[in-house]
Amino acid sequence: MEKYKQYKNLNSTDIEKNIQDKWAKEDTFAKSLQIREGNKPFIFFEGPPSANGKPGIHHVMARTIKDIFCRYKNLKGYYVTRKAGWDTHGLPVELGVEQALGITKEDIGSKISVEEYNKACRESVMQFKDLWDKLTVQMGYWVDLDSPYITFTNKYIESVWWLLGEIYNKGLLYKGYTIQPYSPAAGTGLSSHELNMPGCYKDVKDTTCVVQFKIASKQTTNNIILDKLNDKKDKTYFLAWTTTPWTLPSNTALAVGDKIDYCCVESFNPYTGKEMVCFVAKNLLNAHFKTEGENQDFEAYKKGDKVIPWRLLFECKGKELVGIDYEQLIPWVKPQRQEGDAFKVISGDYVTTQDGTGIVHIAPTFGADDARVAKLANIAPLHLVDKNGKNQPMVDKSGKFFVLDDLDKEYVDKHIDKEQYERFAGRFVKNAYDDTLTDKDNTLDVDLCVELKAQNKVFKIEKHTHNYPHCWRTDKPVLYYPLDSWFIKTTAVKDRLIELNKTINWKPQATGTGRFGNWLENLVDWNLSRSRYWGTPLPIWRTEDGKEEIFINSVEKLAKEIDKSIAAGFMSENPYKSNDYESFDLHRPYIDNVILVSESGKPMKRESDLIDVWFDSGAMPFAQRHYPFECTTEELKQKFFPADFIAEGVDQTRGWFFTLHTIATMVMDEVSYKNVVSNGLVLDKNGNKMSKRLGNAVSPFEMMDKYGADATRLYMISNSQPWDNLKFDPNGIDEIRRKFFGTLYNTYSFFALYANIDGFAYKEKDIEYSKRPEIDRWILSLLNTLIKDVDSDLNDYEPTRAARRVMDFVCEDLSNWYVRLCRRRFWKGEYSEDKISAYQTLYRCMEVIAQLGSVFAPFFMDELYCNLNAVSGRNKATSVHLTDFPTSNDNEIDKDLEARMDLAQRICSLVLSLRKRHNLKVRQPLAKIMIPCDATTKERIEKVKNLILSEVNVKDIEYLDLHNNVLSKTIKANFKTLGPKYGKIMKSLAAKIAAFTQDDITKLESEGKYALDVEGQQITLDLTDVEIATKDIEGWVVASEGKLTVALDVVITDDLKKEGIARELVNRIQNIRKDSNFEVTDNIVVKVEYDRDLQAAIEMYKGYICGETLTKELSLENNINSPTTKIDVIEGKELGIYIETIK
RNA sequence: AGUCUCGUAGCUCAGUUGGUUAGAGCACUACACUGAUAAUGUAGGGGUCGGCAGUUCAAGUCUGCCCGAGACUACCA
Repeated sequence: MEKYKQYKNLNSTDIEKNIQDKWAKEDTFAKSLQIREGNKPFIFFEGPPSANGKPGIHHVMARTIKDIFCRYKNLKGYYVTRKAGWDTHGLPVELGVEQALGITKEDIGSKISVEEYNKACRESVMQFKDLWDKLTVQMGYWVDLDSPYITFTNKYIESVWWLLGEIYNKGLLYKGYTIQPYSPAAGTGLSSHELNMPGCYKDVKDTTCVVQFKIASKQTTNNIILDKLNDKKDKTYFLAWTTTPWTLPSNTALAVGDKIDYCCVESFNPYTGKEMVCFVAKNLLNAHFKTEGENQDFEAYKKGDKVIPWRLLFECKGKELVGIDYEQLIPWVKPQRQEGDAFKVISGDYVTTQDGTGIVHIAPTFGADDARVAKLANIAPLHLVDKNGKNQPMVDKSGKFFVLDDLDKEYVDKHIDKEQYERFAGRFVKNAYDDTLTDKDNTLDVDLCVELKAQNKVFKIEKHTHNYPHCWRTDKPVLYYPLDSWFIKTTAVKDRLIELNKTINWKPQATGTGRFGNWLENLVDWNLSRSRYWGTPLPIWRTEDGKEEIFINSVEKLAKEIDKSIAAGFMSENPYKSNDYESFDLHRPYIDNVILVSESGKPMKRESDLIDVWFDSGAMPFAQRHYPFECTTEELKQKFFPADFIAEGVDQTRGWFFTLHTIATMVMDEVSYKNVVSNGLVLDKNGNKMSKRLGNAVSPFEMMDKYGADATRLYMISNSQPWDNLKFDPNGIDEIRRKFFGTLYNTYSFFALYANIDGFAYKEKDIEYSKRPEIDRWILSLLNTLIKDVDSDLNDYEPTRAARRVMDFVCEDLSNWYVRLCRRRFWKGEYSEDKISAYQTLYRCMEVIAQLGSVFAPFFMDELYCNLNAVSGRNKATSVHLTDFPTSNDNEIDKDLEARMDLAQRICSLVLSLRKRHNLKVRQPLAKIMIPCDATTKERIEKVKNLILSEVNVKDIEYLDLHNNVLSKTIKANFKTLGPKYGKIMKSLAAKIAAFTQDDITKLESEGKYALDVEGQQITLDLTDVEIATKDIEGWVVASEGKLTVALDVVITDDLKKEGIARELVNRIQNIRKDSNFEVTDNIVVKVEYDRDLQAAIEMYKGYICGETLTKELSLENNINSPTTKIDVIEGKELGIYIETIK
């Protein structure tokens, strides 16, 4: 017979290496797919990592989650394809290359050609692919690495173009002018990613001011508020606060909150002392007007007085102020009326009264929110017209007010007050942009404020510290600046996005409704444009005047259009005509060489933008199959879309999760994924973010080399819910290794040792369930419950709960109770039915554990399974990963049995604590224990009596009737039943019950009810209203827990003492056998130094002693010549002993 | 700054519809046990359940505010 594999010690990394080799040799992953081919697919999308960064420990986390559910569904019979993918475009790649080559973006096109630059990017994207592959193999992540999708391939790009084309065709792609972060010092726009680089947001101290916007004498609409002001109208102002006074010349509106309360206050300007009336939010009134000035004497006020008198004229809602016209604050430039109205109060949904005045100055050219609310209210931005006839904000791209020479002459004459404007033209809006200026020089902000002060237009000037973003490259402040960009009109499908999101099962739910849901509620259009080089080019060609354009959604169409262009004489050759996708390149600069011809025969050039890399990754459900070019819609929907399951870090909520959802909604009107698990971050053990800079980043390879992949995986899953942040502590992995894998390994080793001796190979028919002993049926009952629970947890995407269940079962139930209590059954006696039952039961438990655990710890569990199966040959599958998920057998679940065993465990625990307290070794047998209980409990205990007796080494159990008068009892109110009935008097009622005498308790018990009076209320208690427990038995040593009480007979009779000595002797002989490295089956001869007590014990228990220790000859001698060692079986005596094996 | 998540023993985490001694593991201390031994058992110390209010007969659990950590989103003037 083949033997169960036995180990010298547990070496996880060796086991894992062997299993890796086995999987590679037998192609187990592919096989696991083959056996499910044709079955219902379980569709999974792999979020593509960038291979130009090294994998970190958090990738092990995310991939473990993915692996668990894919393996689970595979075991459940689904066909689970898992195509790997690589994200290869975008900023991280470009930045990496720039760093490696020592260049900046400005050098592209001069120091290095776009062609060379992109070549360098292409080469660098797979820089760490080997490391990623190594991680994948070592951690046991099953994903198809042989045919991954790669975002830079022409086929992938073609699919992306096609998808974008669908959006374009629906009219949801447009070119717009929006406010974006822009670094004048670097001359480039910045992505949100760049803005979020560490250290970009810095506290800066800026000059801020509260400005007075005067109500216009001529109003375009009627307004009740104006009537209320009547003769004070010409000295009434709106107060608005700004941290960027340089944007004030570009002001074209003021925003108020509709529902915010505003005050109209009469007072004086603190600088000029002139009388004024102004509007300010009620909440902020006292920030601007001191309480002690309220209703002070106006006549007595002199300019410069510390306390400025003021009085409240009336209050109103923001909504009532909307529509009022005001005078332009700094009338240098007149807005172009055709772009909309200007200088009106509008409503702004984002206005708050946290600081400032509750009235917000709006400069649509320099604020994203400003631009949005202005557009909604049809308010014109303040534009200049440059020499090329293009609209420009007042600030040019180098960060200074436009100089007149750069502007259109006609426009200047018509719209600009040259005399006023010229004094400031050419001034940089931040000193940092001008190399000739320092912090000490006056800023434009300060000069503007000073001028406004002189004009009675400023109410307050102060320095204010706030958080402001800086360009990570130049370290200079960023400007929010209007730029041309292409947008996807996601706002047009907002409602549908929200609706479809409600059908997605988010784990945790809060991420879906909260973070993601809120994000959708506040959706803005998706800015697709990136002024970059390495990425998917935007496939739109336009004539110079922008009046004609074409969208290219396939290579075929591109080639056709180029042919037309050749005919028109704009191009000479067609590089995209081949069917060989390897023969051309859709990237820049090649694609930029393509000039197409418009309907009217004009040349069209490509819009120079690239598209956001997030569109690339969100397009993967389609692009990974080169849909629709190599995959039909029918095939896609049958096999590849939408995903049943995806999982990534929670940081992807607004990244990949969003782009997947949006693209699928816009193109397919369907969700992209049905279930999504978003896991939290992996922090270091102190809860700090891991970073290379701090040196606290953990290498996944180091962890797996040291502790093994299984332990690492199981640690990460079991330690905390995946969506909570994980404080990663290597000691935790070690704990899992010792506690769980060590215990399971011990259990297996124990089994293997005896099964090999007995030749158990699971060849016998299963012993009938009903014929198995109580303890076997107990562990089988738990096992079946475990299967059921783990199945339902995994089905609910609750990996942590499932993993903890498996671990608890192995450590507590299987090892610490079943095996410990059953040890004797395995090594004692003949190969009987009871023994076979024990082997079969333990075997089955381990087999099922291997299957359930295989999703978490794929290596160890496969080893375990194969070791078992190699001998039994019970299963055809050559790997646990090729088996079917176990099914639970409800007939084997016995809740009453589980309750009985629980009772047994508690009784044992109590007896052991009594032994401890009275210093009675477990090896010393005792006569009996006594348990007060009712008839049902007695019946239950009877069934597990033998287990208890042998576990605690006691001869008998006696039961004590509950009405016995040697018992003393305690009573406690049952709050759960009484609470709802007697709410208010609960406290005194509980106190009265607690004060019951033994007689009271007896009365209640015998009559079944008890009447009493609490605070004048008549109450009748019945037995369910109280909890009665036995606490003491007179004359016995007693321990109790909850309702259970156990008494122990501590009298050691002569016979018991002899037996105790016999057991001590057996124990010593066993120890010596082991220390001498005898085989378990060796027979021995034993000689012990004579002692009277020992002789008495041996006389009585010779058979027992010899039987236990395989002793063939046992003798007592006066003198042992060369004793093996000395033993102390009789207290206070050291006796020599000699043992040898019989050959 | 906003939104969301989290805060329970030295550490990592459980804690059911609110119900009365708040649990487990690790770590620590002591004592046992030892044909599973890189284990195991028993006992012990260790908690104002982040803070303050509120609802309730009853709050770790529900509500509000505050504090701390983290993520995301942000020049909210």
